[in-house]
Formats: sequence, C-alpha cells, structure tokens
Amino acid sequence: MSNVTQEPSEPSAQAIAQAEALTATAVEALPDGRLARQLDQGRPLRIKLGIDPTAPDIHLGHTVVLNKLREFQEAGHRVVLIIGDYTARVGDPSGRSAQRPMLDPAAIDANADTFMEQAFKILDRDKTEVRYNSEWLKMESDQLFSLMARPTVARLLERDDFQKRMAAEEPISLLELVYPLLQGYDSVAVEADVEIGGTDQKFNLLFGRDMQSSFEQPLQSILTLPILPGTDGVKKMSKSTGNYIGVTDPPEEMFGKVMRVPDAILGQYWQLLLSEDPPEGAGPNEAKRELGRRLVARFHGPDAPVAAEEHFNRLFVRHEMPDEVEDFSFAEDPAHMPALLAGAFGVSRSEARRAIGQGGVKLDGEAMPAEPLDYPADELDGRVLQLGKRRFRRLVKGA
RNA sequence: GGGGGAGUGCCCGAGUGGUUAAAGGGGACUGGCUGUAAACCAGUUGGCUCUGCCUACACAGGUUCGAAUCCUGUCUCCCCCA
Repeated sequence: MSNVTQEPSEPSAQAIAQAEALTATAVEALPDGRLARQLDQGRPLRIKLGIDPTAPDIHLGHTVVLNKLREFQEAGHRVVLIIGDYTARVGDPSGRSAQRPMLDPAAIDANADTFMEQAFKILDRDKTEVRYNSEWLKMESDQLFSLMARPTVARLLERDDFQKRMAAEEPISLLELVYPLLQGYDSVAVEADVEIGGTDQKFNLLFGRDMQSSFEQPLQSILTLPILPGTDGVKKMSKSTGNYIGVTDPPEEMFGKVMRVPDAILGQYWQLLLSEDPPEGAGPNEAKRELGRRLVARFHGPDAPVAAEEHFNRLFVRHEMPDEVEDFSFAEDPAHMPALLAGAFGVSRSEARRAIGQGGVKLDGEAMPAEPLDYPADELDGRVLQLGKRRFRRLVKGA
C-alpha cells in the first residue's frame, strides 16, 4: 500500500523527535516509525477517535485519550471525533466477557450531546471535526454485505476477547463479530491518518487498517494508550462498574474520590492524568491531595480546590459535619426513624433498622440507640441526621 | 432438524422432598484501627406494621401433609451432530 502515499522513506530528524514526543506515553505506536513519516508530509494529520455514547458522562478514563488528542491539536493537527451513535447500538465487544444490550436511539442521542460538551472541556473546538457514524453506517444492506465480504471469520476470531469467550462457552453474537468492520469503516469514511484508543482497542484499531486497505486508502497508524484503572484500583474505569470519577462530578466529590483511590495506583494516576511523577518525597496522602487539587482545578477552575479540600478535611479528617447539609422535610409526628431514614437516604426500612442497630445512624453526631424508634417531631426539627460516615440530611418538620 | 446440558439471592456458586430466607466466596454496607487508602478485626447484607408476618430459587400450572428440589407446559441460554 505504500505506493499510494507520498511519504519520504527516511523521516527527518525533526519529525522523529516530534513523533517521539507524541508517543512517549503510548503503549504502542504501530507500525513502527510510521508516525514520523506521516508527520514529515508537512500537512495537518487527521487524528481519529471514536467514542460510543453508551453512558452520558465522560470520566477520567476518557480524558487520558482526550489529552493525547489535545497534544496533537497543539502540534497543529486536526481531531476527528466520531460519535458512535450507530455503533453504540451494536455494542463493542472489546474487553467484554458478555453480550451487552442494545441501546435505544433516544438515549444514545442524549448521551452524545452531553458527551461532546464535556469533551470540549479538553479538546480545542476549532481544531475538532465532529462526525456521527450513522451518517455513513446507515447503509443499504447490499452495501453492508459488500463490506462483510472482505474480512474472514478466522481473522475476526483471532482476537483475544472472542477466544476467551469461546473457551468459556459464552455466546458471541454475529453483531459483535461485525463490530470491528463498522469501526474500521469509520476510518475509511473520515480518511483517518492516525487512530487513537486504549490498549483494549488494539484489535479494532488495527482492523481499521484492513478496511482502509480494501478501499485502497492510505493506512492509518495507530496509537494505543494505557487504560486508567478505576477507583477500585483493579478494573478499568467505567461508569457501569461504578469505579469512575466523572469530569462533571462536583468538586468535593471529585476530591473525595481521588483521596479514596488505593495508594498502589497513585503513580499511574499521576502519569496518566498529569503526565508527571508524584512530587519527590511526598507521602501518599500529600501526593493524593495534590492530584486531587490539580484535577479539581482543571475541571472546576483555580478557586475550586480550596473549598473541596476543606470539605474533605472537615468530613473525613475531623469527622465534622459539612457546612452545607441538604434539608429533608418530614410530616409524621411522632416520626418513625426507619421510615425517616428510608425517605431521606433511599434505603429500605430494614436496612435503616440494621444501621441503627449497628450504631451507624447519628443525630447531631451522637449515635442513636436501638430504642426507641419513634420520636416527637419537635425533638427532631432542625437537627442533622447522619447515615454512615458521609450521608447527611437536616431534618425539617414540614406540613 | 436431531441429541445432550443449564437457568438459585447484587455477582459467582452449593443445595435434588422436610430445623432452607437458602452453605461458601466475591462485592457492598456498618463499626473499630488508620493517613484518606490498603491490610486486619467484628457485624450486616429480600421486604415489612419485626419475639411475628409476607415474598423468594427463570415463568405458569400440578403432585405432596410438605418442593429450589418430583411432574407438565412455556421462555431463555450453552454444547455436540446435521
């Protein structure tokens, strides 16, 4: 395929240096040396990222890739952000151990909107081209068949995920099998020069080259970036496993979540999110605090970290109440504690009873006794009800 | 189309007629310790008007004094052969 490109065979020293800078944090940049030759073409490259809007929010895991795109933009290149409104309906099998349900189009569209808005917290709008892949994937079936005629089943089944699932005798839908084709066709449609993704995307990214090749296009090079572990320190960060830090999380929550991350992955967080090592000589506590401050500042502005950190100190270090507590108004008199807790925190009454029995419920900081369960409304009015360590509501006697 | 296997609580997974709201593990929650975390210890983990009652082992019926366990049908999934 090299005959269709106008790349010089030996990249300039300058291009090599530039490529090295851009791939420093990447796990792999394939094919070897290709990026430098592309950079030498002296035109802005088209850097592709596809995101399936299966959830409405962007979390820090996404930002690793977005930050890389930003670097490309700063180097004068153009980002092609593909909203996978069509592929979201299919479901990417990458890293999956089970089939996932198809999403309904309305939800996908809503997700896509918030997603993009959040992506522009990082990307430069002026150097970004946003495309929806339904634009070209909503095709006639004979056109689809001609796509499907190209790759072989054996080729598709090579991938890890499928191997594992077959070995475990788990189902793989035909649709999932076709997914890489669709993603690959995205690359053809936007004439991508470079595609970026997490290491779990390697197969799909490489497959894009196959697709481009069958359409006799220049082949994209690919860049895989490390996967950011979630706040549990084990699994990939994702909304569905609940181990994520969202870019729209309020400052206190963002700071708190950072502080709760296991020490073991602190170094990775620093590297992947800030592209540097934790400060020399700082203990894990301080390193996490600094990480938290910087992230809060990045997403909420330079003034936000102070209040967020103070909130954290108050709640978790000094075990005091937050300065602002949401009201919960109740009408019953006398008030039945389990019912009150259920209403205020969305737990079941049984759970509430257990929590009380375990000393997990406090009123103005004092643990409540198991008995009695009923209190006169006047006695509770204005006091702060607490469940566990971090859930608070100010009780307000209402009509 | 034929044959075989399986569906249990948030997840995995024991249990094949009766002290089974259902072993064990994971996760989660609460308390302790702590640095916020990890590790560790203790407790909890279907619901409720809670010394008891109700609902639950894919779904719907049936057998039985009694069923997650037996029977029938339905749905779903997996494997093998074609």
